[in-house]
Amino acid sequence: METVTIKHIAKALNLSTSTVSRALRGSYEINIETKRLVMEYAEKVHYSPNPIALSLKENKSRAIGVIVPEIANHFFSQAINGIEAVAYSRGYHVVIFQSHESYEREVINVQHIIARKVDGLLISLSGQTIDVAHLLEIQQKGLPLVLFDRVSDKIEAHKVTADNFDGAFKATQHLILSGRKRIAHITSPSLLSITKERLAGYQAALEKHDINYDESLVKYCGFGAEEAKKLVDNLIKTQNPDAIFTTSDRLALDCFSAIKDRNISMPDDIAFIGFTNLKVAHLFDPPLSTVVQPAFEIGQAAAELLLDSIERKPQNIEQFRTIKIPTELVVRKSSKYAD
Amino acid sequence: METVTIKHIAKALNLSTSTVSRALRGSYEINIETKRLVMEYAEKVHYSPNPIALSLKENKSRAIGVIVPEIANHFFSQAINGIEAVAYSRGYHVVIFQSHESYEREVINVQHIIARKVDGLLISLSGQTIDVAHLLEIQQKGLPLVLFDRVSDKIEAHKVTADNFDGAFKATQHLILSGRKRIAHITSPSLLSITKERLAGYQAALEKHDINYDESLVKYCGFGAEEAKKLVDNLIKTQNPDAIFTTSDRLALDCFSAIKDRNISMPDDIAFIGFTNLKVAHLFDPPLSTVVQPAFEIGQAAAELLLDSIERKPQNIEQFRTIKIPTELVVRKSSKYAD
DNA sequence: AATCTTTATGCAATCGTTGTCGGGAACGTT
DNA sequence: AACGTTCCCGACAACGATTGCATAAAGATT
Repeated sequence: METVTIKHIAKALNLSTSTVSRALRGSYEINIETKRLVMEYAEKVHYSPNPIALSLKENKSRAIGVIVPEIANHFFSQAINGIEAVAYSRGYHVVIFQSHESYEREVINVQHIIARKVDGLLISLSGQTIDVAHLLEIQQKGLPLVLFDRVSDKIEAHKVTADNFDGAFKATQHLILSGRKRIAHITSPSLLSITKERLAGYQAALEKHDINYDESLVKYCGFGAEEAKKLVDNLIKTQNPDAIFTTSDRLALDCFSAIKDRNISMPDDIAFIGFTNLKVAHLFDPPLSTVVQPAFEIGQAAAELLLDSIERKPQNIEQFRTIKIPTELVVRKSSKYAD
Repeated sequence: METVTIKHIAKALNLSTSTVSRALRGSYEINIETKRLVMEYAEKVHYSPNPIALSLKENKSRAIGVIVPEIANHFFSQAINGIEAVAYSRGYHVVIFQSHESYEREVINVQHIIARKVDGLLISLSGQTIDVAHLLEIQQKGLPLVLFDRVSDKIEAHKVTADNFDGAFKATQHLILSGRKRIAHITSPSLLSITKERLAGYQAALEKHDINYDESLVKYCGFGAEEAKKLVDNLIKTQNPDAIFTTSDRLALDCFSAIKDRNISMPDDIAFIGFTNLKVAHLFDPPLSTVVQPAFEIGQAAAELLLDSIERKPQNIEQFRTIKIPTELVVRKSSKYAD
């Protein structure tokens, strides 16, 4: 029922709270015998310091905040696992928030995070986020900030992403080398950093192989449930693509689903490849080719960067770093050469 | 840079902190003009109360803790979404912890949660948890507790689960009615509540249809990566099953995978059905039959129960409730009748 | 005019912990 | 004997906000 505080120990041992406090932290100015006494008693009554009181006093919390669009997304839940692994090993807690792809929720989350006195923030932007004033505010408060996966050009900070350009390049080139000519690209909202980088990779591959870039083969898709389906329908009807390269788990699934619903054969009629982190892609019909992003590693790298930044001596000026983690192309049947 | 406190406002307006505090909460004993002044100024400088200071004073936090085995599991991430929806609408925060199926981690998480002064705890037990002393401790501290999905008989508390018995019954009966005779059941560690309930449903369906219960068709599987594969191999070699009913996303995937690797045809040679929450089951080859658990609803119900319990007047004695949420059988090709 | 009420505000304690300061005791040094 | 050191330890303030109690000023009542 009762939580033990330093005060209880002090009273029980007939000492002052200061002495108890110092004894517990092993301060040199406390008699070794007294220390032993205090430590033993503390152990006995299961004393554990109150982190809230410490936060109030120190104005920090040994906790870092993480904001992701959606934890029900393998990429993000794995990234969080990477973050946790690093954070716990370095004695920090992780507090998770979801923006649910809403700019408003993201801003609210940031406010809460500031109020909660976390020591730093890791964020992957919502699909709606254009303005980054809330992130600038974080920085103005002196809070270390690391963006990962979905980053923004509008802010200078540490950034960790998959090598989206290279991933898209490899995927597109693979489709080209398999003999595809009209390669459609269905991608996330155009303002996201990942969208731009992947589009650039896609274009670079086309260019390298002397295929003209056709804007009508590139479609941007929001987060609505039916949006992807309609878009695929329309694309197939009007553009006659022989391959589709999608980004994100969600788009890959929705588009893959839409193609199957239309009874179009993959890979014969259309080769398909997604930029996804699904663990089950090999169980699909047909098995789904993907560009795999190392989510766990991205989380790890981002957390390392953040904690280094938190623990950095204030006098050292900080250089913002941008880390790119390599992606891996996994070719399965959905994009195999159509004989 | 600077965070605004009530003190800054007091100094700026030449008032005492008490007056500012009361003005902000709209106390009747403050002059209406003073209130206006304070409120306006607070607004102007973006004052927001320090939740840490409040927690320290009130010994509560308007936050609830959630411990799940793994967020990288659709069932749990969706359940968390249900929890969040309810919590936020009632003004509470959600702090998420993962046990990673480790009893030790679970206990540590519980300690942290107590230290962090959350107002209540939602937990789904790790696969290793037998002893529930850590949960009893929570209750002894007067903290409301709700178990969901993976519950325990060893503790009296609110509990929310899917109707595991009925789900297993429906799945098994469906297999029987499709003409299957030797129905294997691959399930989670035997000490989990879900394991027992599902096994009971499986047995009840067999009994109803006059099929003898054969213990050698039931296999318990831990969380090791290769374990499921070996188990399936062995099962097929020695027991000659014509159907397999698995529990949990993880087991379903591992077993499904193992069967495909052996080039056994589903559903012709073996009918397959899983107890899963995969959103992509319909994209599999063959499309995977499942018993779907309403994860979001389970999360919602559990959170409602917890918050009611938190906000309950202490004088009212509390009745522990157990809520069962219905499951849904979704039949797809993997378990269709073999002609 | 003396007393009582009402209104509006400030003071101080509190939550748990730590850092600053200071001081008493015991000892050594001149 | 007077002073300086060293060793241990306690009192107090502070972090931000709330709250019971005190109180000053003004008005109301006798």
